[in-house]
Amino acid sequence: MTSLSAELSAIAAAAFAAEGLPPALGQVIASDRPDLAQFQCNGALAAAKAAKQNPRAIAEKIAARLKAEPIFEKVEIAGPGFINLNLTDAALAGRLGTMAKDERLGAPETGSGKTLVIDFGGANIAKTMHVGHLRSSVIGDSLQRLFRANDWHVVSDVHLGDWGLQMGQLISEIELRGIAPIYFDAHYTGPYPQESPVTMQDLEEIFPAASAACKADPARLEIARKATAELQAGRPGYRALWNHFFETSRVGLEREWGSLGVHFDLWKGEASVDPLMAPMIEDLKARHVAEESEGALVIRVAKNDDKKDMPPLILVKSDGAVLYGSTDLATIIDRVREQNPDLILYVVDQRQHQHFEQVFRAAHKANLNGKAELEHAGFGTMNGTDGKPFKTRAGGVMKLYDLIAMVTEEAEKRLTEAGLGADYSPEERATIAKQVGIATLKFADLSNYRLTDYVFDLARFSKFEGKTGPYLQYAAVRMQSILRKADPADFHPAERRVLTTPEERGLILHLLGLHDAMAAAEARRAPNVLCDFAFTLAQQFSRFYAEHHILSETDAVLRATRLGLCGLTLAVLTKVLDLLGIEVPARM
RNA sequence: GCACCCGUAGCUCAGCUGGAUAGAGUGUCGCCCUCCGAAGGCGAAGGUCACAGGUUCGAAUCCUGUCGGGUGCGCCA
Repeated sequence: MTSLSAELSAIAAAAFAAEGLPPALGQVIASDRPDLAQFQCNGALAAAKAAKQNPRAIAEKIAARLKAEPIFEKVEIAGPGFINLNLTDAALAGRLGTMAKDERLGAPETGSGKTLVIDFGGANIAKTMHVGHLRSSVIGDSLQRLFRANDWHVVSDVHLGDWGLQMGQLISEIELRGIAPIYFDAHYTGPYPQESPVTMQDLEEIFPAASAACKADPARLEIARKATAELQAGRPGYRALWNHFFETSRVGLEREWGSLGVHFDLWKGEASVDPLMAPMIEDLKARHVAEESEGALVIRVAKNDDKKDMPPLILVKSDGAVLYGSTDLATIIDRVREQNPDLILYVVDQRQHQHFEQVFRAAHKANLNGKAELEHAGFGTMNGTDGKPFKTRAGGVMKLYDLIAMVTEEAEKRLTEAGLGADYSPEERATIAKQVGIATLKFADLSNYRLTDYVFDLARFSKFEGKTGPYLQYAAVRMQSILRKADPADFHPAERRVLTTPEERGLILHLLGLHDAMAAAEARRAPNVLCDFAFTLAQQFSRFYAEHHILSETDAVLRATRLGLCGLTLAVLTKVLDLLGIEVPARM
């Protein structure tokens, strides 16, 4: 199914071609001035520039051809040479009917036959998820939903941080505290206990302590480094301990992401490519891609035309341990082997941009990436109201769990204030509060452009009015309510009327833009495009809703047609909210 | 020091492959519930798009410089 803008562009392209001009100039877009027109084509201006002619003269010729097309109700030239276009209401109704019949609602098929591996989540073993993990989780999840909707075959991977120095810090701390001596007895050969010697609560306390100790004391750091190298070299007791860390953490992480409605296809991590590491290093050495430098094994990735310093990727440290650049590289091999993707997308903090630049260059140099394009879709930092990375009043980082609890509580409070939900069961109230709270959180995050830093403001997450997640849910809930109350006979009318009021037209035009919004969001890897689309859609609907009473309309054909519009709007809004990871409650 | 990102309404943010009168939410001030859910709708006020040059018929958008903020720069992730 082609989108409306594509259909109009094709018509305009033919007109340009007929005048001997490049068809690409015929691009038609939604108008910047909705008060003047529905669509516009700026091609005459560009053509005039190239041909050094008067833009209005070219526009006149194009407009004359477009006027012959029955789809247009109005073709006008304005300003220096804009071609303004309006469609007939009947044409709009026809396109809307086609869209309503399409199961995919006219969504793009940009990914047909293509595979995407998307890497997001950003969590580490043994650490609690805090507000800093919100962005990667929420943006990454939205992108995986969007690409899937656009017909990509998508494989998401949480890619846990589970193989670096932090593991050595943890292991050595446990040894120093004497918590589970059996894992450190070099003479013991196993088997090791099934039960983990530490709980998630233990890990949450032990890791920060170990990390701080290493920061303060170089000797302590050395012990952690040694433990890391030994773990990677395969010391059985350390591996056994590592397994406990992994399993213990995984339970907590799954619960946390589960409450956000975020799911991963793969729960791999840095450690999972350990078996690939030695062969990869041998291969890179043999092919002279990697070389010795200052006691380490590195891949040089600097190019002559680099404006900035591009340090080499360190594959193996002088102490024998590998770094996350090495595991990232091995992970590319694993993904190419397992999925053979067309694109690997890394949704990771923008501050790691240079790291990915190094990894990508190394992968290309070593020819490890198959047919896959490698792309870092970075995101900005979440700052506190003081402009610095967010901290709680106590100075710590707010846990994700606490944030979710807070917004849920706010939503529950709102439910009571509004005098709604008094007759709802406690279970339903809890479900609604959770859905509304999560919607607030996700929408507030996703509506900012991915790359810009933004201020984490608790007050903002307690707002349920204006451009927020709950506003969108509320609009959907009202649509559901109307559809529930409607006469079943109205769902299958014998005929439909062409809708002609400004509110109806505005809503219809916006609905027909779904395809373009999804395509643009994919192209820019930017969920905020979907947020804008959903918000404007809800606004258009609310205007329509305030102006036209649907159920009390006495003209049966008009009533049924409007009901159909309401139903399609609900379908589109629900779909876009789903792409954002936001659920619509039955009532709220 | 070098490199990258950013400076848009009181506040929080969109818009950035150049295009007509720079948008939204919030806050402030009005109006609208005998009718489908007011977590709503309508309206008003509010901007030298950091600053200075340049390219162009046309610049918030592209280029250069200045100022201000953030980030990154071989053995952490």
